[in-house]
Amino acid sequence: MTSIPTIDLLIVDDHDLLREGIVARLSDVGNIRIVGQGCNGKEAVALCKTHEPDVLLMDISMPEMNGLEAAKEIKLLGLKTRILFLSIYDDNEYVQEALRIGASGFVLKDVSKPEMLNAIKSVSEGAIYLGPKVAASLQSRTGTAQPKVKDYGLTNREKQVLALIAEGHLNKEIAYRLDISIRTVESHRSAIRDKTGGGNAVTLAKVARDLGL
Amino acid sequence: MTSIPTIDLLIVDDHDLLREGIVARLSDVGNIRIVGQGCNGKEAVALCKTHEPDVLLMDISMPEMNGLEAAKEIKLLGLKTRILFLSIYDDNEYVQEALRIGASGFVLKDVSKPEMLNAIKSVSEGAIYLGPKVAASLQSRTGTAQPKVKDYGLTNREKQVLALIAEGHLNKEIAYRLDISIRTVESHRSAIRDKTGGGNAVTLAKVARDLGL
DNA sequence: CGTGACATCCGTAGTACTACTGAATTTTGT
DNA sequence: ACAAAATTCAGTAGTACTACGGATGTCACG
Repeated sequence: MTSIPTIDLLIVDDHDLLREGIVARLSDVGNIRIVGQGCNGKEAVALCKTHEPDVLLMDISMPEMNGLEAAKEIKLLGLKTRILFLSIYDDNEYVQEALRIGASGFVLKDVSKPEMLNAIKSVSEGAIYLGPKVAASLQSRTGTAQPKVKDYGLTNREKQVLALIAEGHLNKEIAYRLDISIRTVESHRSAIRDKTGGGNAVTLAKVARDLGL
Repeated sequence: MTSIPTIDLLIVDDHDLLREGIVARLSDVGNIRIVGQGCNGKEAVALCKTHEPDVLLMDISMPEMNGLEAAKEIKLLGLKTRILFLSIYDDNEYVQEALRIGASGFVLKDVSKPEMLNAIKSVSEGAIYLGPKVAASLQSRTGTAQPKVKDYGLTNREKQVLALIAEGHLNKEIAYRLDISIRTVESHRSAIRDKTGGGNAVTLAKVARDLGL
C-alpha cells in the first residue's frame, strides 16, 4: 500500500492554451501520466479506445462532438475510463446530464491546482467529485426554492396555456378548459413560440419544465 | 496559501466503537480537529448549533433521530456545516435523499483512511464527494441499462424514433437522421402510439422519459 | 384621454401529423 | 429452413397545428 498508483490521464479541450496550462500544471506531479490530448469529442472517443486511460479530463462545449455526447459514447463502449468534466459553466442541466450519463466528476475551469489534483485522484478511485461551485449551484435549487431565472416575457394567460400544452393537451382541450376559442389558444401558443423560440410542442414542454409549470 | 486550514470535525454515530475508531484514525492528522461527538440525530443538531463545525461526519441509522432528519434540521437552521454521511448501506434512495437534503458527501463504513481524509477534505472545501462504492451503485442504474419495468413492446428502432421525438424533432428531421423516409417514421410513430397509448407528441415524450431515453 | 400591453376572436393558406390499409424486404428465432 | 417479427415504403383522407395578417374590448398609467 505504500506505492502510489500511477494515473493515466487523457486531456480533451478545444483550446490549445488551456490544454497546455493543464499539462504544465500536472507535469511535475509524480503519479499522473498524460497519455494523450485531443480537441473534440470524436478524438476523445478514439483516444479512449486506444489508450483506455484511467481518467478523461474533458471540456463540454467543443466542435464536432461535444463532451456529453462523447461521454455517452465512451460509456456505451463499456470502457472503464472515468470522466471528469472541466467546464466554464456550472449549469445544473449540464451537471445532472453528465452524472446521468455516468460521469464521475465536474469542476469549473477556475479550479485551483490542489483541487484539480484532488478531483483527478478522487475520480480515478471511482468516487464522484463535484467541485465547490458546482456543488453549490446544484444544491441552491433544492435548498431555497429559486424562482424563475428566465421568464421570457410570458403573460399569465400564456403561462396557463403553456402549462396545459406541457401536460399534453390538444388546443381543442385547452380551449374547452379555459373556456375560450381554439383560435385564441392558437394565438397564445403562437405568442409563446415567438417569445420562447420553441417550435415544437415537445420543446415547449421543456420550456414549461424550466419554468416549473 | 502555505498554511493548511484546520478542519473542525463533529462525529455522530450510535456505536461507541466506531466513533473511537474514527477518532483514533484521525487523531494523528494535523489539520483535523475533533470538536465533539454525539450518538444520535438530536445531539448532532445540538452540537452543530453550539460548535458550528466545518464538517459533520454522521451515520444515517441512529436511534431518537436519524441522520437524514438531523441533516434536514441542520440545513434548515442555515448552518454552514457540511454533512458527510457514513453508512453501511449504499442504498440509492438514501444517497439521493441525502443529496437532495443538501449533504455534501456519502461514504461507506469500509472506507480506507486515505479515502476518508480525502472525503473530509473535499467536503470541507464545499465539494460533493461520493465514495467509489456509493458512486458505483448510484450509476449502476443509469450507466448500464437497468430493468425496464414497463417497456411496452417497443422494438429498438421504435425506441430510437421515440427518443428523437422526445427531443423535439420533427418527423422530417428524424427521417433525415435515421436515413429513412418520412412515411417510415410515421409508421414507427404510429406503432409507438398504439403500444404506449400516448396520442400527443408531449405524452410520447413523457413515456420516453419513463423509459429513460 | 391617448397609448400600450393584454386577452379575446377570425380568415386563409400551408405544413405536420393521424388513421386506416396494404405490401415488399430483411432480420430473427427455433 | 420456415415462420414470426421487424423494418421499410406508399396511398388517401382527415385532423391538428403554423404562419401570416387583421380586429375588438379592457384596463392601467401618465
